[in-house]
Amino acid sequence: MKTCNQSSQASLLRLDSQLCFSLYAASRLMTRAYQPLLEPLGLTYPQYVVLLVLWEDAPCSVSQVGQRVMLNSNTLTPLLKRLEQLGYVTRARNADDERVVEVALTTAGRKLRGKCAGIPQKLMEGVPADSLDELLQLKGSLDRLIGLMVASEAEPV
Amino acid sequence: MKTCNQSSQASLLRLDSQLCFSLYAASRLMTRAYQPLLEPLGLTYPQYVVLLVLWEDAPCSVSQVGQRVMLNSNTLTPLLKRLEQLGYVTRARNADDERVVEVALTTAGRKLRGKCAGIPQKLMEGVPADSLDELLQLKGSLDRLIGLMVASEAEPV
DNA sequence: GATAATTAGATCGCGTGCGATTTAATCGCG
DNA sequence: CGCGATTAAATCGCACGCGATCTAATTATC
Repeated sequence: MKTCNQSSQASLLRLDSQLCFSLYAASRLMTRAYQPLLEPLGLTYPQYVVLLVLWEDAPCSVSQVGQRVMLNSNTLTPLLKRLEQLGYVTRARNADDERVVEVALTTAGRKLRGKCAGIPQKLMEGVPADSLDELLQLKGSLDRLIGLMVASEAEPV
Repeated sequence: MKTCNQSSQASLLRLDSQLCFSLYAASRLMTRAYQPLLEPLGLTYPQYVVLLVLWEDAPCSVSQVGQRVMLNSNTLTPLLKRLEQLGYVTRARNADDERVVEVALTTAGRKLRGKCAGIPQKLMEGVPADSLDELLQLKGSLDRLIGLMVASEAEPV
């Protein structure tokens, strides 16, 4: 029988060899990078992501937001309540189907979009010009990986 | 009523155009993918990452672990206490410098390494063979991006 | 050797993520 | 029409992340 020898298994357990750790670390560093830009607006990164969705398409049910950002109501309900408290969104039951909560933007919420317009560029300021191509390719690879993971979640192992 | 201004169509604020969201989503999906493999061992992904470090190099101070996984004591102290409660590690003040807490593996903690040896391969089971190259390249790009972000954190903007 | 500055962890508070369960509204089927 | 199944959010509990602060130990300076 073919057995993986211990050293090859061991090497795969090295932190530095793990794609997953790179993903985990990069995601946290990214959130930190957003912070100085979002803090003046009173926003966290997940809140900002939800607003990105709403700026594209509001009003919008909680589950529609959830599909877009891949979060469930157990995360979204408190997050949306905070956005409501901040005065950026409203939450109201749909009259036709009382199970559904429609999330809409307030005037302040729509105005916020303008204040955020410069954020993507500001984040890219520190990136050398010759890295931009690589970042685009990186996003492509990430999206394909996301596709794989979403698919394997849907199917039972 | 569509009220799209001229810039909104191609805006960098579109969710689908954002590398950062891909990063955020991929990281969460990855954590979920680990779950069925780690849950039987009573571990979360961050705990597993800390163990990866300790399997390479233990005993080890809290701050050494922190440097490796890029986490501070406010996250690590409770996490390590949970690993201690699970019986996988011990925590003890260093006799030479009482400020330092040395984290060491227990016998159970060392044994756990064997049980985790197959995890990297199992995660890759769902990945088509022709995607493996891309994933390696993805890790390279992520690590370069991490390098950029760590550097821009160190320096003032 | 006393004391100020530094350092390592611990603690606190808040906002996610998410598995699990609950509640309420709607749907489906006889 | 009635009633069980389904669905949408909300709620609960726990484990991160992390900014901010605190405590205790060590080092540096005089």
